[in-house]
Amino acid sequence: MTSEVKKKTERYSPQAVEAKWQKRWSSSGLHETPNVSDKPNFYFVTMYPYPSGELHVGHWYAMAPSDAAARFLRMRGHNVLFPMGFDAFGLPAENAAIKRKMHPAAWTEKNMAHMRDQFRMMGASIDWRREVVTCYPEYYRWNQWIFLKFLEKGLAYRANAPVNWCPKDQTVLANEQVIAGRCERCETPVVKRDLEQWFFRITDYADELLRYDGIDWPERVRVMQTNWIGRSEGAEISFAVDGHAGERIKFFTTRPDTIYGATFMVLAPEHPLVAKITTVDHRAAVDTYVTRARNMAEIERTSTERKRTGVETGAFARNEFTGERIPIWVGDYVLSTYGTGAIMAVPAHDERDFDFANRHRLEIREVISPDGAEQPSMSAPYVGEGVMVRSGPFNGTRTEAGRRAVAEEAKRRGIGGPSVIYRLRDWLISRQRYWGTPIPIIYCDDCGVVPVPEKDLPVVLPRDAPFTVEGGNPLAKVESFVRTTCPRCGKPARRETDTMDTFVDSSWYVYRYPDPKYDRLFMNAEVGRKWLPVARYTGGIEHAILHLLYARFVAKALRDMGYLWFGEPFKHLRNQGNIVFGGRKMSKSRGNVQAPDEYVARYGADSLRLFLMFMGPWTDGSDWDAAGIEGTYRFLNRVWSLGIEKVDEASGGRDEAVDRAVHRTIQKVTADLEGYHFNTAIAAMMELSTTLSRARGTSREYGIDTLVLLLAPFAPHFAEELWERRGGRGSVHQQSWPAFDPALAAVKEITLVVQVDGKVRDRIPAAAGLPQAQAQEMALASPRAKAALDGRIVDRVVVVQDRLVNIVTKQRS
RNA sequence: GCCGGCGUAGUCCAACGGCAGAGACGACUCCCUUAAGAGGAGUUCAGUGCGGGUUCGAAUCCCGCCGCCGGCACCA
Repeated sequence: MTSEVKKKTERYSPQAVEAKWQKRWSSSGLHETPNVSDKPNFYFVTMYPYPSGELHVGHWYAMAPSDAAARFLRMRGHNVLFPMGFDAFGLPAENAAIKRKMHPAAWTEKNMAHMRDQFRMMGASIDWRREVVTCYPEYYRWNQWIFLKFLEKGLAYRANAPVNWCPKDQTVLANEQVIAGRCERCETPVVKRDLEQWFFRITDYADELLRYDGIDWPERVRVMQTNWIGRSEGAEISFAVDGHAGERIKFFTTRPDTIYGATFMVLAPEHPLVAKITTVDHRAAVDTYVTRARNMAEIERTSTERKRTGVETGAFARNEFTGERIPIWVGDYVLSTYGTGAIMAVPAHDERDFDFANRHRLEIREVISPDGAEQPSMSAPYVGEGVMVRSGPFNGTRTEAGRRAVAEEAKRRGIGGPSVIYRLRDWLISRQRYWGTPIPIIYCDDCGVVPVPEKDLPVVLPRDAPFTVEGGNPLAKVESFVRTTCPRCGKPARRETDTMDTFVDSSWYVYRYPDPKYDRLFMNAEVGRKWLPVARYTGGIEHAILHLLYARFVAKALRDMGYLWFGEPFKHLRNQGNIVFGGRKMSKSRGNVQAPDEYVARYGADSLRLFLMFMGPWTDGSDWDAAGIEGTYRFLNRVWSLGIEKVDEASGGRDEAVDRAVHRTIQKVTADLEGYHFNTAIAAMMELSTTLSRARGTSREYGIDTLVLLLAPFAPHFAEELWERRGGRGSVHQQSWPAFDPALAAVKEITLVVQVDGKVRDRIPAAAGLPQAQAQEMALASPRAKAALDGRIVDRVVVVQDRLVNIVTKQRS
C-alpha cells in the first residue's frame, strides 16, 4: 500500500497559509457585506469588546465560534452582516492615563489598532467598513441626542440619590466597580453618599421587561432578568403618626394578612420622617444612630451576619386595624431604597422582625396559625400559609384570601390598597468621570437646568484634562469646558461635568453598524430596516442582566417615541460560558489573561479556533488548558495530507460505506452548528477524516471535498488553501453548504441487540427496517437468548425498531 | 438563605429512556527515521457523586442528600 501512495508532499504551514489568505481576503473585500443581495439578509452580532489592549483567549472563545456560525449561515445562503466595534469609553483608559501618563484617547487608539490586527489574525469575517467606536464624537453625539429625547419624554430626570462613593478617589462608583464593598481601584471601603444624579426611568418599563414574547433567549438569562426586576405583589398601606396630624407612614407589605400582628414599625435611617417625629428625649440617640448608619461602609451595612440594630424614636403610630398605638423604631435593616423605606413589623411571621423584636423586647403576637389553633407564645416565626387568628373580623380567613381582603379593606378606608413594587431601580447614568459621553446639560442661575439644544450637539469632550492620582473628575477641572453661556438667556452658565455610564453606549450600538457614518439620526432607518432587529446575538453570560436589560429598555423607549419598529433588539440570544484560568474567569482586570499569540505562532489561528470550539460545550465555558491544542493541530495535518496526496484511483469507484459516512457527517455537522454544539461537530469531522484516510476511489475524493467545505467555517484559512489546491473555483467561503442526502446516509445493516430482562445476551446482524414481528422471531430463535431464558416463561417482548429486542420473563409458578 | 446549572475513564468531554464511548489529551507498544523532530498503526482506562423511586429497560425522568460553579441576597 505504501508504494501506491507516497510521493513527497508539502507540509502544512499555518503561518504561510494564514498570512496569504488574510491578505487576499482583505484586498478582495470578501467580508464586505452588501446591504442588498439576491440572498436574504441576516444580522448576526457578537458583543463588542472593551479595548483593554489585546484579544486574549477569552475573547477568542467568544468570537471564533460566533465567526464560525456566521460563516456557516453564509454558506447556507444568507447575506450575513457580521460587524465589530469597540466599547471604547470607560475607566481603565483613565487609570492608564494616570499610570502611564498617556492620554485615554491615545491609549484607546493604540489598543484598538492592535486588537483590529488580532481580529484579522483570527480570520474573523468582519465587515470593517461598518466599525462602531463609541468614543468618537460622531457616535456619542447620539448618546446625547437619546438623552435629550428621554428628557423630553420624562424618561430622564435628575434626583438626589444615595450613590457608591469612594472617599479616597473622591468619586462615585458604578455598582460593578464596587468589588466586595470596596473600590476596585484603591480598595477603600465604599460609603453611601447623597448626590444629584441623572437617571433613566427604566422602572416605567418593568412590566414589559418581564415579558419575553417572541424572543428566543436562554431560560437562564430570562430567569436572571426576572429575578433582577423582582416583581412583588402586595399592598401599600399607611398608618397615622400619633400627635402629628396629617403625617402618615406609608409602607409596603407582601403579607397584608398579617397586619393584626404588626406590633411596631421600623423606618430606614434615611427616611425623611425620622427627623420630624423623633421626640426630644430620643433625639440624641437617634441622631447618633442615623449618622453612624449613613457613614457605615456598604459591606458592613448589608452583611446578613450582623445584628439587627435599631433605636426608638419615641413616636408612635396607630395600627388602624387593631386600633393600637405601636412604637416607631429606626433600624438599618430596613432599606431606604426598597418600597417606601418603612415597614410594619410583624415579628410573629417574619424572621427579621422576630429577631429584632427579641433583641429589643417588643411584642410578638401570633396572627397566622397553621391549623387555626392559637398558640400562647412563639419560639420561632411562622412564615407559611394558614388561617388568620386574633384578627378581628378576618378571623378564620385563609391567608391567601386574607391578603386580598385586608388590601381591599385598606382601600375602603382610604389608607392604601393593593400594590405592586419592583426590586428594579431606575438606571443611574451619571459618572464623575472624564472618559465618557458628556451629559448635554447646562446649569444657569436664572433658567435652572437647561438642555443643550440639539443643533449644538455633540458636546465634545475636551482633549486636555488633568489626570492625577488625587482623583475627582478631571472634566470638572477643565474651565474652558465648564464655562459656557446659557442657551436660553445667553448669560454665563456652567456645563454638567458628569459623563454617562458606558452601558448607555452599548444599549443601542447595534442600530449604528448598518450605517455608522450616518449623520442625520442615530440610525439610518432605510438601511436599518434591511437588517434590524438582530437575528442572532452572542456574548458572555456575564452580561445576562445589565447590558441586555438596558438594551431592551432603550429599544422599547425608542419604539414608543416612533424611532424603532420593534421593542426587542435581539430576537435570538446565546451565551458562551466563561473561560476560567487559575480558578477565575479570564479577564484583563483580574490579571489572569492568556495571550493567544504564542499558540497562533506555533499552531496557527485555525488550530486554536478549532481547539477552542472543541474543548467542550460552548454554552458551558471551560477551564483553559492549552495541552489539547496538539489534537486539533494534528487533525488539520491529517486532513492536509488527505487533501494534497495523490492516491491511485484505479482501485475503486464509489464506495457505499464511505458515501454513508460522508452524508452522516454532513447531517451531524449541520445540526450541531445550528445548535452551537461545535465540539461534537468537530469530533464528527475527525471521525470522517479517519474513514477517508482508509478509503480509495471517487468516494474518497468526493468525501475530502465535502470535508473541506464542512471545515470552512471552523478553519477558514486552512479550508481556503485546500480548496484552492484541489482545484476548487472561487472562494470556499462562497460555496454552498454540502447537501445532505438521507438516502445515501441510510444505514442498510444494523446490529439487533437481544436482551433478556434488560441484560444483553446476543447481537444479531440484520437488515435495517426489519418488521417488529420478524425481529421478535429472530430474537427468540437466538441460541444465546434461549440459554439465558433457562426455563423461564416469556411474559412479553419489547421491540425497538432497528435497535433491540427485550425479552421480559416471569418466574414459572 | 433563595434561584439556576453541572457531577460519566488519569484529564477534557460524547451518548432521541434502548449495546456506557463519538472525538481529543495523557500513558504504553509497534512502524517510519542515522538521530532528533514530525508522522502513522494500535493498546490501555469508567459502569455514570451518594441513597431511594418510576419503567421491560435509567447516565438520561422523579424525590432526598453531598460536592462544585454561577446569579440574587436584611427586598418587607
